[in-house]
Amino acid sequence: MPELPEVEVLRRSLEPRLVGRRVERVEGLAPALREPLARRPLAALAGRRFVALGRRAKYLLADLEGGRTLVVHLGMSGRLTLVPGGSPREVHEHLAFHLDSGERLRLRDPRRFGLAYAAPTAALASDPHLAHLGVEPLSPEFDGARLAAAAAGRRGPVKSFLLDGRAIAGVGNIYACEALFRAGIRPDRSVARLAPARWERLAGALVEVLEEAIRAGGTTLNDFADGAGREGLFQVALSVYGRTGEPCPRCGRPVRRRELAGRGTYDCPGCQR
DNA sequence: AACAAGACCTGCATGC
DNA sequence: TGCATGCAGGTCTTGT
Repeated sequence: MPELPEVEVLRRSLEPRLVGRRVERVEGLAPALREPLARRPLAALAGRRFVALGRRAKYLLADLEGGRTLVVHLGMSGRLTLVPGGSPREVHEHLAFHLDSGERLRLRDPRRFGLAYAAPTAALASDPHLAHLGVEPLSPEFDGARLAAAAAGRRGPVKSFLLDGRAIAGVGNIYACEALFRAGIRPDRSVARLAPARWERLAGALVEVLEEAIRAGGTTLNDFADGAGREGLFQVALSVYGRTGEPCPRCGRPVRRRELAGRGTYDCPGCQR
């Protein structure tokens, strides 16, 4: 479900409502997400206030007093929402933080590919999930030269490269397809055969599509919602993702779906070279 | 080292 | 209507 824009939309929606609130009680309601909750010291967050809400790639990073950070990943189907305290428990509600405002921050994740754990804030740089992530595409140092450098020595299709978080952080299947369409690059083109100018175009297309998606509140295909439960609108603006057979918005030829490295891959055979 | 493929889960759309 | 099949936004591990 959620890629970088969705997690950023979630972060922005939760930040003003969460920062300053104190956790009164942590309730683990399921045996496991991707990793067992019981192994993770989430209960140690009780009594602490949220002091900041950040993001790295698709990870939401909630800093609390006392140098602890709550790390949340939504996997494919996760939804993190702030609801009134008396709201009935949902099916697949795996984790709940009861706050001093009387509200409850709850994590629901039917497929349980998500992740939630607490870690020392000072140790995040060496956290196994975060340490090897690549450049943030919305950071000032991101550009085509940076992309080309990260691809040096690699072979493989450019789309697989975009999906590899160790090279670029936060890009998933939807935005990889959309950025390649905007840049006019075939998803299966080898990274070894992309000229510098095309890397620049790709970097520009990535920034453009990620920023537009954030402004639209993210893409909601099935599950995504922000911290208040609001769904995104960017799905109507997708050019190729999920649009098999529909006309390419640029040239009118039908959008094609293929499988690349096991992932559904959409492109326009006319516009992308 | 880098890549492909399988595994982890549930829910939903589709087709018979 | 019911059942089987295939597909899904993401990592992580294993094998080549």
